[in-house]
Amino acid sequence: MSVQALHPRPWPEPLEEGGSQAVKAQQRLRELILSGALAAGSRIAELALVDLLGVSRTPIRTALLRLEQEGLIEALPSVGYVVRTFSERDVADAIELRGTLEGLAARMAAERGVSLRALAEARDCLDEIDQALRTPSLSDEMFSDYVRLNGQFHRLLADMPGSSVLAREIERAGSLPFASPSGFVGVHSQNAPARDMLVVAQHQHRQVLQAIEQREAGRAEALMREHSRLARHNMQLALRESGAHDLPGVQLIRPT
Amino acid sequence: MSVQALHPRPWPEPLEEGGSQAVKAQQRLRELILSGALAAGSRIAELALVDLLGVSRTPIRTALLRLEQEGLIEALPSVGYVVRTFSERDVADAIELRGTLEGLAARMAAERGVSLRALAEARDCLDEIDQALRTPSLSDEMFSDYVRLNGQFHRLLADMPGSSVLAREIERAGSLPFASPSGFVGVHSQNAPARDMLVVAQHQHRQVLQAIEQREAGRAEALMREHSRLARHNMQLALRESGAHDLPGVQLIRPT
DNA sequence: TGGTGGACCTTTGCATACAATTTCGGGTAG
DNA sequence: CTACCCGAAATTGTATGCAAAGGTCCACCA
Repeated sequence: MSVQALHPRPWPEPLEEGGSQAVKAQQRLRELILSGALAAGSRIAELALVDLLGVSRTPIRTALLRLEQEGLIEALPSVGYVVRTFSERDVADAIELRGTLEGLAARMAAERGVSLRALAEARDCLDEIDQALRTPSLSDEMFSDYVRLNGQFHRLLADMPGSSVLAREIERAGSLPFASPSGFVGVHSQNAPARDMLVVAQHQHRQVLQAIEQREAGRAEALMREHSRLARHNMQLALRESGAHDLPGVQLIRPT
Repeated sequence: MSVQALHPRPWPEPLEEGGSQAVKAQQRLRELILSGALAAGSRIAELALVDLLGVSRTPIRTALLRLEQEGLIEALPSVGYVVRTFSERDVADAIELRGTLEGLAARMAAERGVSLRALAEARDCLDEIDQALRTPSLSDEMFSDYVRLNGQFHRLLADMPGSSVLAREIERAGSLPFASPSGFVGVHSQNAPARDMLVVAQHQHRQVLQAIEQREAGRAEALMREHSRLARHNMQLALRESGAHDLPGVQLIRPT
């Protein structure tokens, strides 16, 4: 049940001018960290953010607490926060963690069965991905469409078992930018192999959905785990390329 | 038996006097929720907590944000918080989630190898559990010792892969009281089967550690998953018993 | 010259006043 | 009698003042 459903009053300003100050501060701070404006490992002082964001310390404290939960910053008691840094293995572990959780979700979905409606929705999503991939040119729109639809498919999958506990944790596991389902997609978008990678990923999507439909729980789990290895492979490729420095969040990965 | 004494507390030093006001508020609030003083599903007003806890709204807000992250309460934007409720399947899912993550940790530990020091520490911990189980009487101390040592072993296991990302998530997965490694241990402590359950669990502990030592990754993972089924079984037994109503947190589980 | 002590100053933790929003009750019109 | 609407009270969101803790830097002493 959504919150909107509880409060039938239509929103005066639906999407214009984002939510509370705390949420805006959180989003803006995330951007600052991911863009590298706040260097990895550097301390974050609340007063500096007051000047930087133009809001008072209270919503900033809220935003910092939420970003700590997200894993982007680390709290040092009675000292403050520092921008967290990640080793390459941390990133690999985060991806494997997400893959494991998504594997669990796929297995549970297969074991418990999924409504025809949910299956149809997932199939439609995959059809849209196919359509995007049929685009002859390797345009930026294709990649951004893929990222959006891929994220949607993974979300649909996470919801299939009908477990709010699991869905919540999967959401959390993918909150770190480089651990998200499409973390390193389109990094080397100018060459054909990038598209081929997406073709392979889409094949895995199809197989997972088929496995869930046919109640092949073990297969569904194994496929989702393997699916995450693609993200890991992309990550390793991206970190060895020179053109990846503009990817959000890469500067949080400390050189090994 | 004092059930309160059995429940492991997530923060490091429960009896230490000095924490910040925010931490103290968080502790006290958690106790209030787990003891049922704050009914499941009821709204939580900050001002009421000011009167109840004797601290101002600022540390209370911090505590509420942290408890939301912990999963004990749910935030409704610009409305407040409500005490979360869980279905019996939610609890089962939470346990399976923890088992899956611990399985991942065990597999990674086996794959990557573990230092002799860490292995020795884990073995010592298991020896202590054996010693506790050798106690002839089914005393409260035995159970509380078991809970403490069991928690320690699970923590040691979670740290074995040397992955802060994974350790963090496992910690989080066990933060809900009924999802913790010893969530429903000692519920029916007056009968011998309760001790037998611990004997079985301890056997699984030994096997997992052996599998990790011998680098049998798949076996280690499967064993830890199976190990969590014991917790699930205990949970189902506990919920069907009449004497479990004083277990912290059970009233958060809504009858199905 | 190097080490140590202390004062200053920055920064977080806490409390509280104020603003904005939601909820709930009563009153009125259909 | 019901449904809707409006206003007051309650509650959350935000800003800011004050206190305490930690770090830094300089001066002073050995």
